[in-house]
Formats: sequence, C-alpha cells, structure tokens
Amino acid sequence: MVDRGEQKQKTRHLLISSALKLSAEKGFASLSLREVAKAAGITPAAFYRHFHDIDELGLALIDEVGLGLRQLLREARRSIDPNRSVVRSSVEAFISYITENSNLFRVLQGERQGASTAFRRALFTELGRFIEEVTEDLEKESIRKNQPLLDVGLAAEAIVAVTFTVGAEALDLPKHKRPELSERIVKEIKMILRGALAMPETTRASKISTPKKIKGKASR
Amino acid sequence: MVDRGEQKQKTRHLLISSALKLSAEKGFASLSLREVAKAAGITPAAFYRHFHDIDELGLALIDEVGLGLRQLLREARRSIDPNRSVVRSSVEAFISYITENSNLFRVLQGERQGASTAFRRALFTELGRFIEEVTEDLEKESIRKNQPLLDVGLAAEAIVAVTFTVGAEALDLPKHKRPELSERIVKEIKMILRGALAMPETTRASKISTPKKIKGKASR
DNA sequence: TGTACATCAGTGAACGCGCGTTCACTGATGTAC
DNA sequence: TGTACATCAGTGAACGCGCGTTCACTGATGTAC
Repeated sequence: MVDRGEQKQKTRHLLISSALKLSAEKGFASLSLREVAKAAGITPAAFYRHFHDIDELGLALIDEVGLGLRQLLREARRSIDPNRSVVRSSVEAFISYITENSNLFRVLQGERQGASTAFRRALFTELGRFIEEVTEDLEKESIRKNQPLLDVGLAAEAIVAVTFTVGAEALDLPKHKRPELSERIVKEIKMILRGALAMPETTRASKISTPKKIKGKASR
Repeated sequence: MVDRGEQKQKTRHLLISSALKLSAEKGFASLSLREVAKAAGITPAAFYRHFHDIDELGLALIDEVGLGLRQLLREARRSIDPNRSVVRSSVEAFISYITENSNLFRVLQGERQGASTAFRRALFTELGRFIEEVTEDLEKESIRKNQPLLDVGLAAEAIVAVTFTVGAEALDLPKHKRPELSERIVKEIKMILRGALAMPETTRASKISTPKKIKGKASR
C-alpha cells in the first residue's frame, strides 16, 4: 500500500519531533529511550531500527535546530519593511519565531552547556554559521548605507549573544510583556552598532569614546 | 568528640559540592540521588536527613552559584590595576575565575534553560542581581571619568550577556588560546560602551550613528 | 564528675518500578520469474 | 497477471540493573540531674 522507505522516514521524524518536544520540557539529558519511543508510538525495540542509541538521535536533533536557525534568518530577512528599522523588524521576527518554536530554541540554549563535548561542538558549529550570516548581512547593510563598521565579526557575535540571551526570557514571559523585551533588545543592538561605527573624524571621536587604542582597521 | 551540628553541616556541604561536580560533568538534570549520596560518601537513606528531595539540593546549589557570582565581582574589582584598562583586567579576572570554578559556571549556564520554572527563576534572580551590580559600577566609572552614559542598565545587560556567552567558550579551550578569547570579549565590551556614550555634540554624532530616534534620557 | 536517658546522622536491607538491550517473531511491502 | 521468496519495520516478552523511598536499627553526641 504505502512505500516502505517513506513510512520509515515518517517514523524517524516522529521520533525526532517527540524528542524535541520532550527535551524542551525537561531537557534532552533526562530523556529515556523508552519514553521517546512511547511518545512516537513505537515499541522500545523498534527504536533501534532508526538510531543506534539516544545520542545519535541527539545529533539528528541538532541538525533540526540548525535548520531552524537558518529558517529564522530567512524569516527575519523576509520581514524587512522599508518603513521600519531593519533592527526592529528583525528582532520582532526573531522573538515571534522563538516563541512559536520554543521547543527548538529551548533545546538550543539548554544543550549549549548541558551535554557531551561532541554534542556541544555540533551546536557551536551551527551557532558559528549563524553569526557568519549575520556578519554578511551587516557588511551589506553597512555598504548600502555608506556607514563603515569596524570589527563587523565581533559586532555580529555580540549582537547574537545579546539577542539569544535576552531573547530567551521571552519564553517565560506573558505575551503582552514581549514587546517591551523586544524594545530592550533593539536598543542594545543599536548600542552595539553605534559602538562599531567607524567615526568620520576618527581621532576626535575615538578619543572621547575609549581612551585605549582602537585598532584602525576592521579585522576579519 | 566533635560537635554534632558542625558534622552535619560538613556532610551537607559535601553533598552540595559533590552535586556541583557531577552537574558540571553531565548536567544537574541527569543526576540521581543515589549517585550524589555515593559521591558524598553516605548511604542514599541518609540523604533525606539533609534534603527533602534532589530538587531541594538543586536550590541550595543555585545559592552556591549566586555566592560564586558575587565573589567573582569582588575579585574583578580587586584586580583593577590603574595602569591597565578596567575592562581588560575585569574580563581577565572573569575568565580566570570561570576556568578555575568551571563546575559552578557550567551549572549556571546549563540550567538557565534546562530545569523547572522555579529553578530557572531562581537563577534569573541571581543574574539580575549581578547585572545590577555591574550597572552600579558603570555609573560610578562614568561619573569618575566625566563621560555620561545613556541606558546604563541596558549596557550592563548587554555586557553581561556577551561576557557570559562568549566567555563560556573558554571552558572548552586549551589554556593558550584563552587570551585571544579575552581580547575578543574586551573589544566587544568596549564597542558596547562606545555605543552607550552620550555624545558631546549630540545631534551631529547621533545622526551619524542611528537614523532612528535615540531616547534623550538615560533610562533606569 | 557520673549516670541514665534523649536525640538524631547515618546504616543496611527491602520494595516496586522504569530503564536499556536482546531475541525470536510477525506480517506487510518489495522483487524475481 | 500470479506465485514464491526476501526484506525489514515493528512486536512483545524477557533479562539484569540502578533508581527513589521506607523502615527498623545503631551508636556517638548531647542533656538533665
């Protein structure tokens, strides 16, 4: 009746999405194989037809998270409205994405420290990719506006750190308090961007801002 | 021979520090009561003389983390050397603190998303306190240097987010690569501080930096 | 100081339970002729 | 198209194990007189 490989894929994905849901509730580390199998509607023994053990499922889950991140960026870019600040519409797209996909985001944040080194490394790789894409966006925007930025890579890293860390609070917040949180993130990002601006009258402005040396060239 | 209450305190602390060590290795969520009791050198049943269940131990553990954060700030302040940048010496103190107390820090970062809502809330409270103290330090420094800052609270929040997020990488890094990481954090913090500066010729500078409105008053 | 009793941190055995893993199996889907 | 055999996702029972929790207990420390 139905294609066999297709059915297998279906079950596999059911395992992944069940694990995702359970991980978001109680952390991937405390999942049991039996529990995930049960949630996916198969017997524990059948689990082994799909993954060698539960850590292998974990890696598949990280792939899913990475996919989610890329989709998030696409969403943010799509939602850019020329009448509104790029930063503001991106942050709002981010917040609405992570509250709608809270499972994905909770796992992302939770397993950054939680799990094994291999697990962690895989997550850092995904995050690194994300930062790189933000860097490229910043560079394009900087050229478009003719506002040169110093240390674009570092600015992107800082922006992502702030957005993810502060944004994480949204998940525990009632809906009506989220715009306030978005506003806070927007202000912080603009603060970083202002700090990354290469001043037109370099010496003067940089003397005011930081007494210590500023590298004259944008690194990266 | 020995005072009874004192002995009890000793065992209690042994439980906490064993849990801390184990949590850092595999996450608090995956600890078992028996495992912690064994590591502390008592029988599982004796555990109940100290905590009602393992989550109660978890809360004690968060207190320990909070204590560690406060100690960290004290350490950072102590290490300020007038010949070096405040930011740089603070970041270096931070990195050396978290690598020496990696267990504490791993738990702090790991359980931010991992555990129950109550657990998470307790951690956020500790972090909020930390941000507040950084805010106060920034305000003092800003007055001392006569360099007014806008949105000091937001700047502190962003600085803490960046420091903790990027700093977390230090734990998986070989020792010789850490100075490079510190340098990255220092640059990012200075970027944020530059962005938080209230410009002397306000209109001009702010027009360059962000086309959208900047709130004229420091909030908080 | 000495004695008799109370307190209570820690013991060790026992319980029922969910765990990961194995195994021989079933029965629908796929393939060769 | 029909038949005979192969494949293999999923089943259900069984295993030994570590889990959290309970219980009556022990014996050192503390207290009252």
